[in-house]
Amino acid sequence: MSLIVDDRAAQVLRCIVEDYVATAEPVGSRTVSKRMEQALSPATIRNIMADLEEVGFLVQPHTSAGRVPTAAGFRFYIDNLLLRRSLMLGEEEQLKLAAGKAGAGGESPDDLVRHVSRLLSQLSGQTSVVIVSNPNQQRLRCISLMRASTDKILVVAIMQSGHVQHRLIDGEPDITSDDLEKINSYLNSFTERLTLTQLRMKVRSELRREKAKYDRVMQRALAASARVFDESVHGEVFVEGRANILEQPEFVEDVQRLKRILRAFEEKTVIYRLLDRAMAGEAIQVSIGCENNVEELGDVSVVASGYRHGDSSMGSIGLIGPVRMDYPRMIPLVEYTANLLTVLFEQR
Amino acid sequence: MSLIVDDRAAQVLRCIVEDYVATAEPVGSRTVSKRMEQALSPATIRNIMADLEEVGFLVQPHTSAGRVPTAAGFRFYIDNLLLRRSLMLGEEEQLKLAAGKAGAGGESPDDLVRHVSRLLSQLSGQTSVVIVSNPNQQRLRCISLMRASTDKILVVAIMQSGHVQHRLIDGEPDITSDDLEKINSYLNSFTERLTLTQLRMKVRSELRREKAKYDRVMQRALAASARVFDESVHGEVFVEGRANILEQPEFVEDVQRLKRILRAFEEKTVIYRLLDRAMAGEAIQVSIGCENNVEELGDVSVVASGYRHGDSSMGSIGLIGPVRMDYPRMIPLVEYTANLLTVLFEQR
DNA sequence: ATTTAGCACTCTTAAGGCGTGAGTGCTAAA
DNA sequence: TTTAGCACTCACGCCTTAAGAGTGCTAAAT
Repeated sequence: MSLIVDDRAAQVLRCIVEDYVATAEPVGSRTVSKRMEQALSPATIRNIMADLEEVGFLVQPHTSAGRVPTAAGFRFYIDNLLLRRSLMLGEEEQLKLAAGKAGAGGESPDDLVRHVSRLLSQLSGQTSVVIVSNPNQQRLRCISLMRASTDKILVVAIMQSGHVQHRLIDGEPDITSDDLEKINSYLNSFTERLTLTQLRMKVRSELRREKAKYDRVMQRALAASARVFDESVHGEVFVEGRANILEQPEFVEDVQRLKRILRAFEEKTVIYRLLDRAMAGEAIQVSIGCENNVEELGDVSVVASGYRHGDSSMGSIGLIGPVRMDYPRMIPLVEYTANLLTVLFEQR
Repeated sequence: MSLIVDDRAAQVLRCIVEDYVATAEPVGSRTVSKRMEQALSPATIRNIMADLEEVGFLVQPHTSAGRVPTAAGFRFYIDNLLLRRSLMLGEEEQLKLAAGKAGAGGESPDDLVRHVSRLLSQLSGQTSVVIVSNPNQQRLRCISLMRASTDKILVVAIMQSGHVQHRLIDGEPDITSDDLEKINSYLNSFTERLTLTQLRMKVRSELRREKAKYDRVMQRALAASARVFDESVHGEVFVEGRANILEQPEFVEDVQRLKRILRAFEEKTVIYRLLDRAMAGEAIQVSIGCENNVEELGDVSVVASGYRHGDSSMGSIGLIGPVRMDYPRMIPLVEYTANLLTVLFEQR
């Protein structure tokens, strides 16, 4: 009765996990025996199951029910037993096709991401979620101030990734178009490849250091541009395929849980916390149940992966579903999709 | 047994509607009699109820259950019996406060709308929905082309309402900044107060009429700018407070219906169809059940009202909820909110 | 020492039967 | 015209029962 699970027990666990994923019902010894082609009798399976229960990989909802894998059981399955299934015939094509359509047109990056995300939710049958990293941390391509009306200036920042960020600022009616022109060329002389945050700091320090160098109007304009993209800007969050959670019996049965999840979907910060771990890392992230450390979503699993533009990470895309998820299918799907996004941004 | 409902019957109907709205349960004659302070005995009420059933304002789910108002019953109630309840203490303040916070900052119009919509969903306990009219139909303030990178041009259009619309277009690497400058001042010489659609047509006809007048580069640039804001641009749709539909017992009980509604929320075109009628008209629109002519949402009610910027309509905001909705509260709430949006846009 | 057949036992689930109560419609009296 | 009275209907909750799935344990088989 060692804590290390031997190979035979592992096969039984796999079998239980896979059956449970397919049926959402507790799995009995008889079923496992059949699925293993009668290599072992139900009685033997029962012994092994008892062992697996002892190490915490299985539980019984009640006496005389079959077993259900625990979060720990799923974790072991994913880490040690999972055989990846490659993408289904057509899935890859569908994604590529949609990508082609999206990548070609003048679609904005956000629309592109939403598009791909929706497709992912359709292919997976789960809810798809994307976060786009805070634009303040993306690298700039160029920046420009322009007159919007007599008392308003529009600041436009174009990122390396093709994202366009803009903001209308009030006042400053006495700054002329010529001033703006000057400011533009001044800003762009050192803007390239900085992040917005860096740019803001840079402008601030320039202003402080060489006060004399700039006339008053120019100073005010620069100061205004510096506070334009402040902390109030957040990365975008997209959720697609919410209705899919109603396909999962475990969610439908428990309205309270359903409410909690739907509410979580509406809180951008929650989704952001859920996915930003995946944004940093290279590999795909799988978190089972409360592993994600987000109380509101303690009973869902998340499969997510970051996507990049060049060397800087742009965001992450993933799936939210029940713990009982078809990981062998979902993991490659998310992986492929995140990769696709990276490739698509490469082309921009 | 006339088809015209006399005053007493109307009072009974009101009573039934209001009780049903509060409890979501069929209402019996005994209850109505009590609520009317025993003015009439249950037996009399039963007779009246039978009449109301005959004209189609009530139904019985089964013999020996109380009565439930039909869509027609609700319609009659709204058209003839509804006493508006004014906003609750604090609701108005909350909305104004949030509005002040939102209106002041450099928040984008879309964020403002989303903000107000979310608040509406919280105050109403229903799902709130907003559509923003297609920007192509909004009037321009000014337009500007700028170099984004060696092979990309950014076109930015600022609308009278403060909406900023932008698009990155490919190619045209040999158009210089000077060319762009020229194009900008040319475009802006007649841009003001045109819609994007009108501008596009104008540019096209100019190009055709006076070919000689423009050099080749300029022509190409103008042609590019003309196809920038094409038909692919759609108005935005925001849905807030989806989780609120789970507060309604009638939706929780029927998962199929729930799925249908949730799916509908994800289809922008569906929401658009649902609300665009309200966008045109002046008054608030109430559509009960299938009155909205959107199959996917045949069993919900919608209370919606347009909001404007100056004389042109900008979109509409509303609530989606069960037919059994608290109209006397929801109608003023939506009305006030739509008005608030109009006022906020006025200030921009 | 492991595996397995057999068996008693547990517990869920579905089905049937029954009483209760809410609510009705009808009739006859006020 | 209204209302009291009454018989009737039907959903709902509760109980009992039977079936079935699945277990754990023991003893025999390998």
